[in-house]
Amino acid sequence: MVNKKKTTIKDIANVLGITPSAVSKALNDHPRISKQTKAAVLQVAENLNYQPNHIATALRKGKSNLVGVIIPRANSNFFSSIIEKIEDILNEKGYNVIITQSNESYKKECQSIEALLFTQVDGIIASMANETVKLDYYNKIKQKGIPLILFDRGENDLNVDYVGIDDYMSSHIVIEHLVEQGCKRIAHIGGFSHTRIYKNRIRGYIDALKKHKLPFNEDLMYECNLRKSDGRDIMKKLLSLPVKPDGVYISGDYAALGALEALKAHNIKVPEDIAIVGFSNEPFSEIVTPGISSIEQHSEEIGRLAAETFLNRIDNPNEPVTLNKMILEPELIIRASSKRK
Amino acid sequence: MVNKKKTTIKDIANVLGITPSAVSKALNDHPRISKQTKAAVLQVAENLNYQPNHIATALRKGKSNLVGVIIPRANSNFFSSIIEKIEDILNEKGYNVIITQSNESYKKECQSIEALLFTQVDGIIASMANETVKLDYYNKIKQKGIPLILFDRGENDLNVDYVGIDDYMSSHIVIEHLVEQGCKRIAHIGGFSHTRIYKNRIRGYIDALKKHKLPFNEDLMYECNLRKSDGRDIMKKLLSLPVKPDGVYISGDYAALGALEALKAHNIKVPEDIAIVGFSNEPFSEIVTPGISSIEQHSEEIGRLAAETFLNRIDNPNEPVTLNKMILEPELIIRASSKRK
DNA sequence: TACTTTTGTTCCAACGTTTGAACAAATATA
DNA sequence: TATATTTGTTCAAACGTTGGAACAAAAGTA
Repeated sequence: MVNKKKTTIKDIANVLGITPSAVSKALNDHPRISKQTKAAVLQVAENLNYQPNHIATALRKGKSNLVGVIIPRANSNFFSSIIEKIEDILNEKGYNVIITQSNESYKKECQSIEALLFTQVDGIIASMANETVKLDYYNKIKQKGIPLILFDRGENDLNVDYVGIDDYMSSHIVIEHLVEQGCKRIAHIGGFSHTRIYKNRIRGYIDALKKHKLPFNEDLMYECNLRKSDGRDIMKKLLSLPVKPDGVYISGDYAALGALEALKAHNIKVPEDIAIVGFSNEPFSEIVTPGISSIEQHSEEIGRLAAETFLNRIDNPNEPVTLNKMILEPELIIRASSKRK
Repeated sequence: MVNKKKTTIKDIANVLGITPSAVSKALNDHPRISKQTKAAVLQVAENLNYQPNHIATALRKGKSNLVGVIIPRANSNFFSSIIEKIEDILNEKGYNVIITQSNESYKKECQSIEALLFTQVDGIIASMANETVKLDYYNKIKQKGIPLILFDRGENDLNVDYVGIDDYMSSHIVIEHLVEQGCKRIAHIGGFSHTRIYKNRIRGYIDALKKHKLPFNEDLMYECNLRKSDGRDIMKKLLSLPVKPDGVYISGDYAALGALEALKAHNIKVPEDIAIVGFSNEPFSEIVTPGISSIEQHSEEIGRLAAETFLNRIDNPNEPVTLNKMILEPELIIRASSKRK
């Protein structure tokens, strides 16, 4: 049997011959309600299978207890484990999480923001699409006065909380490792430099080359969307150079996979001829042949920090919002794709 | 400047010297409101940067325009592309999608259901965790009278709409292919048989063996969680048998990856010594060495059907809910892991 | 002119919950 | 006993929107 009519606080009140407000207070464990009444209310609520109407509470309290999370794509271990952690922490505090994917599209991202604001979320935790350069929609969130926390892909200009890893340092770690393995001509397949994190990786790449007295060569650096196909196509271009690189640092494991595919097609030995290092430590990176060396970004930690920062903002609504960067240390996981020794 | 105080319908009414209900009707393009009033309201709404309070509408209308989606894990191409499609279709119809992950845990799944019901979603589209056997929480959804659509992982007992592929037939396609490649001793690493879809695949496996006059051997069949490590561990067991299999049909690509890892460690040639076929056609399956043959489940089509079925239920609330299975045809993508000829 | 219909608006109650103020009864204090 | 305090509850308004009923004014019809 389907029970369409929902039990309300009023039904409980009628059964007990008390008022709805007494019931509400009993359910919320108000100190001025007697123990007996509370017990009785709980009992009747149980019997009638009472389910509180969250929407009414939200309207009354001006708080939806919903938090929006925007990610470029769910199909990534990095993002999905961040979300898992965010959900864990926020659910425990009574929040529900609405996840939306931008699919790396600025347009979809704007729609997501619209939709989340429309749903009256209490805050937004987001990682920006690679495509995004205009910050108008993000500013809209700020203007609403609800907390906005960025992670991984952020922009300093927004002057909000940010959680991410030290991208500049990541590049240094990667280049240092490749140099140790004997690489002398290191290429970089990066994300677009208009995105802060990729810009930092590129800066890090260039500075690290300098540090190790290796020449920087424009032909060895590409910017792309870091999809598997991008990695494959750019690798092909690198292979057609008169002097090929002997090491490639790729800003994403999907692109690194694509690059490996191209190398396989050209019968080039990895890591002997060309060493490869990726980024993000996707689960497959461990098991492809050869395993892909990659930067682990400590996604759970990022998720935890993002969620806690949100909760902190909610608890301290009057604290002025400024640029507040929480930067974690990257870790290089070395695998066969770059281990020559 | 942060504008905390939100503009309401009342503010617009005050500016124009009309009543809030006139404003509401104007905004909703009510036929009895004059063109001039509508234009004026729209203008003032624009000026005051009016954003409708969705929660109030939800309370009044008894409809949240939120749809919950429960998936075992987002970190899977199959599920994330289903979600993408569901979002596409439902967003267009004014719905927002709340995605939650069960992480294959029954407990987490129950929590998700609780949370979604608490948020007053208008319906739930779900794929069950492997662990799940008790249907009490799903029955709770049914009792609430809101649409419940299952996809991929479902249970006939719930008697609701279901979208998925023909698992039984998938096994037949796989076995037929392996037999064609000359396999005579085909093992199966499957999901747990208490789950309908895995049970069907197992049934299909056994029946297909029979059909091709191959003996069914209990030692060659395992049930597991289909994680990478499960694939690896079970493959090791298969390799320790006195007579090894010459083909393995694995119900998930992650497990298939693990199996390949074990085979690699034992220097066994794929597909010559042992041919491998996986399931789900994950993106990495295409590029590992060797590429993994896999069953493509047409995830977008599943997402589309699930979303449309939900909309259909919403539009026809009085139509009685019964078992309504929409079954799609599977497609085998043949790659190096099983292509001997 | 008298009556009906149409048009454009206001009125009011409702959705389910919360919360401060008010109030009566019970208990404590002098 | 009179007064102050505490306890347990009710009252009433509010959150922002919606939509049917009511109603006056304008327009149409006989």
